[in-house]
Amino acid sequence: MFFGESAYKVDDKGRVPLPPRFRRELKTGMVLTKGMEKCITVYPIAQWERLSESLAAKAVNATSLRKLTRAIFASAFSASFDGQGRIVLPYALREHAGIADTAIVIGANSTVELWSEEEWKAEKTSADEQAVKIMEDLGA
Amino acid sequence: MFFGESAYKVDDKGRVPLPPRFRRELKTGMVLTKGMEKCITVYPIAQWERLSESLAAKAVNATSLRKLTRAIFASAFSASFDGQGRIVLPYALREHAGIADTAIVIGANSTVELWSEEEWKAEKTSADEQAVKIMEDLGA
DNA sequence: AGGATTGTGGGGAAAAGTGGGGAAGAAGGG
DNA sequence: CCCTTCTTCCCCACTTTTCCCCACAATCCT
Repeated sequence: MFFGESAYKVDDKGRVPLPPRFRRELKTGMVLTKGMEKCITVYPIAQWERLSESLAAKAVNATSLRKLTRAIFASAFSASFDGQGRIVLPYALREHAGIADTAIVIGANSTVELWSEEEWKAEKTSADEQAVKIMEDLGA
Repeated sequence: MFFGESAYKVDDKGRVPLPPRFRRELKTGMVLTKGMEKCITVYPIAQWERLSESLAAKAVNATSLRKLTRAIFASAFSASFDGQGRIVLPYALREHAGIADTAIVIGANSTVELWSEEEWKAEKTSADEQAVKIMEDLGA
């Protein structure tokens, strides 16, 4: 389970450290994809396999299966840690997330997400608002 | 069950003691999150798991689930005691609660909350005023 | 009064964040 | 086909932060 938020520098080579508490769960391998929102989503390898299987099972016919496969898998990159606990962000993904020299790394339960500072600030405030609303519903 | 109110110093390293009577219940682990108001909420680990599950169940669709998951998990930090019964407050949370060099620790039934002196003073007076009214509403 | 517990502070070892060099390999042009 | 160039990957080095331990004064309990 991933949680917490931390900021890291992206160096000239496109390398970013992930928080040490995330590393054990990702040590066996991870997959980077374009996130649904303007971010990079990191799946632990096991999680990724489960996701791709469930997607394949859902596809109703060969055409949609291929389309889905392209959309999801074409933008997927596998990554692993260097000796310092960093991974390299492929350029295509960095561009999608708008990440320049600083990346916000957040834990989102079963996945990890990487955001640019600006995008994350915006997403956070809107997410917080929604959370408060739902919390109040729970009380009612 | 937590109750009572006490003030502690936050030292240069961001460490705060929790009242000894709270420690047994939190020894197995705790999670710190941004509180609904301007405070830090401390959940015993079991409590937090239950909360995060029930929140996730409230999501109406995949997009809102992701957003909600972010709000909940990104602002959560696990904490544990050092040898002196202190925990470290992550910078992001201290800032949210406006806690500088003094923290008010209060027991709030199933959770513990950390407040800055100013915010707590304001919250307390407004809580006191409303408590009578809320109690009466409950009775009716 | 005395011992144990608690609040507060700090030092030092270990880990983590950051940056860079150089070898190995891929791509591309002569 | 070979040489050059660029990229990728692995290793090394430095600085900062974190974590764990120790210390001391004040308080509480017996």
